[in-house]
Amino acid sequence: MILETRHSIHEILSRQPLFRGLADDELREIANGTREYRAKKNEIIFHSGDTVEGMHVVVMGQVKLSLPSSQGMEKVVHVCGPGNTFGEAVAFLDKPYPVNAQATAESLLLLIPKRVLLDALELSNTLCRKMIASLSVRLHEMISDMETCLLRNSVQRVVCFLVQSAPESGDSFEVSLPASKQTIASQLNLAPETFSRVLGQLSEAGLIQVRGRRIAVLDRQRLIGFSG
Amino acid sequence: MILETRHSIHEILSRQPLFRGLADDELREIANGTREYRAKKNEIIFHSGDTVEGMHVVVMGQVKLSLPSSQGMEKVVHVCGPGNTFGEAVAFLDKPYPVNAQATAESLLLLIPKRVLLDALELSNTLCRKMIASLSVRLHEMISDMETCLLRNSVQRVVCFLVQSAPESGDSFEVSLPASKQTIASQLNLAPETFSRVLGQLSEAGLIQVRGRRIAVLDRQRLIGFSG
DNA sequence: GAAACGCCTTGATCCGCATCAATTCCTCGG
DNA sequence: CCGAGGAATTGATGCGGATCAAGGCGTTTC
Repeated sequence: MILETRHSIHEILSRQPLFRGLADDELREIANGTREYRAKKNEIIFHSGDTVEGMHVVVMGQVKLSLPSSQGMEKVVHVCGPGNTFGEAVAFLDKPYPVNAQATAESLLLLIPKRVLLDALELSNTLCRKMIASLSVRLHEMISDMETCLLRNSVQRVVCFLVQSAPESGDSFEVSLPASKQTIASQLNLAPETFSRVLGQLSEAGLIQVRGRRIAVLDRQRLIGFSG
Repeated sequence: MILETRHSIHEILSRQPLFRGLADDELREIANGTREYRAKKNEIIFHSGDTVEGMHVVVMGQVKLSLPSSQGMEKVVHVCGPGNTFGEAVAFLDKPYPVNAQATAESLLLLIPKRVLLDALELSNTLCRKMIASLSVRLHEMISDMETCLLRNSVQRVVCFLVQSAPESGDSFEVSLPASKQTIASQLNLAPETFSRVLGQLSEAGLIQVRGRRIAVLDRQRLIGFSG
C-alpha cells in the first residue's frame, strides 16, 4: 500500500470527522503540535499501562485495541479504521492506557499530544462539542458491545454481528469482514473455534454462505429468527 | 428517609460535581430549565427504547441502570449514587435510551432537558470540559467493567470487586455492599447462586468474613493471591 | 406475634463453550 | 512454482457456571 505523504498535517486533520468544520486558525494551532507517524502491520503502538501521550487519529489503515489477560490472552475491545480516534478519553484523566493498541495493517496515524489537545479544547467550544459527541458515540457503542457479549449465546452473538454489519437494509446482502476471523471472534468474546463452528452451522442451515472473509447473508429475517 | 426539599434547584445543582465552579448566571439558566422529581424504591424511571428527555442527576438515593435481555432477565450495567448522572451521552445522539433505569431506594433526582443542556454547552466552555471529563470517566469505568466481566472467572471477578471496593489501602478492611447481592452479582455477570457460593468459598478459606451486607476482608494480599 | 414475602443460601444436575489436538487451507516470500 | 508458517476448520473431551429445586433467614405487615 502506498501511504499518503503529500498533504500537510493541517490538511489531513481538516478531513477527519472530529475536526471538520473547525476555524482555520484553531486547526493550525493543533496541526502545529501534531506528529505524524506510521505503523507497520502487527506493530505495537502502545501497551496497557504505558503513560498516555495524547490522542491518536487513524488516517489510513487499521488499529486493534485489546485488553490483555493474565495468561497472555487478549480480548479485542475495538477495531479503529480511518477517521476513528483512540486514547482521547484517557488523555483527560491522569491514568495510563487501559488497553493495548496494535496495527493490523500498515497504517498512517496522527498523534495530538495531551497538552495541545487540552489547549485547543479550552479555546474552541466547537471542538469541545464535537469531542462530546464523539465520546458519546463511543459510550453507546460500548453499551451495545456489552449487550452483545454478556446477554446472548454464541449463535445470537454472531447473528447480531452480521446483522449490524449490514450495509443496506435489504433482505439479502454481503458482509466483508473488517478483520481476521480470530479478531472478530475475540470481539464477540468467542473462541476462534466456536466462531468457525457457528458460521458452519449457519451455512448448514442455508442462511449464509461463507467464502473466506466474504459472507453472504441470504435471508435476514430467517437469520434473525434462527437465534430467537 | 426525609428528602431534601428546602433548597432551590440552583443551590442543589451548584453542589453537584459536574456543575460546581460554574459561573452563577450560567448555572441560573440551567436551573431555570431543570425539573426536580422523586422516585420511590423500585420505581422505574425509564425503559430501554424510550425517547430521551435529557440528563438525569442523582441528588439523593440510588438508581440502577440495566440492560434487558430477551427472556426478561437483566444485566446491571451501573449503579448511580448521589452526584452521578445518567442519560447525558444518549442526549447528544439521536437515539432512545439503551438501558432501563430503576430506583433502588427512595430517590431525589433532577432532569435537565436535552435542549437546556445543549444550549448551556454552547455557552459555557467550562461546562463542556467538565462534561468531557465526566464522559471520559464513564468510558474508563466501562472498560474496567468489561475487563472484569469478560476475562476473569467467577472467583477472580468477586475478588476484583472486593479489592476495588476497598476504601483504604490497608491489608484488612471492611466493605459494605452498595446494593443487594443480586444486583452486585448481576454487575459481575454471575448468577446470584454463584456469587453466594464464591463468597462461601472465600469465607471457607479464611480470607473474608460475611455478615449480611458487610464483608470483612482479612488479608488483601492472600485474597488477591487466591485467584491467580 | 404470626404470617407472608423477598433475599439469600445450599445441593444436584446439565449444557454451552473453551480447550486440546490434528489436519487442511491460504498467503506470502523466495 | 515451491515451501513455510499462520489462519481456519473439524473432532473429541472436560469444566465452569447456569439452572432447577428446596429450605433457612430476616423483614415487613396487619
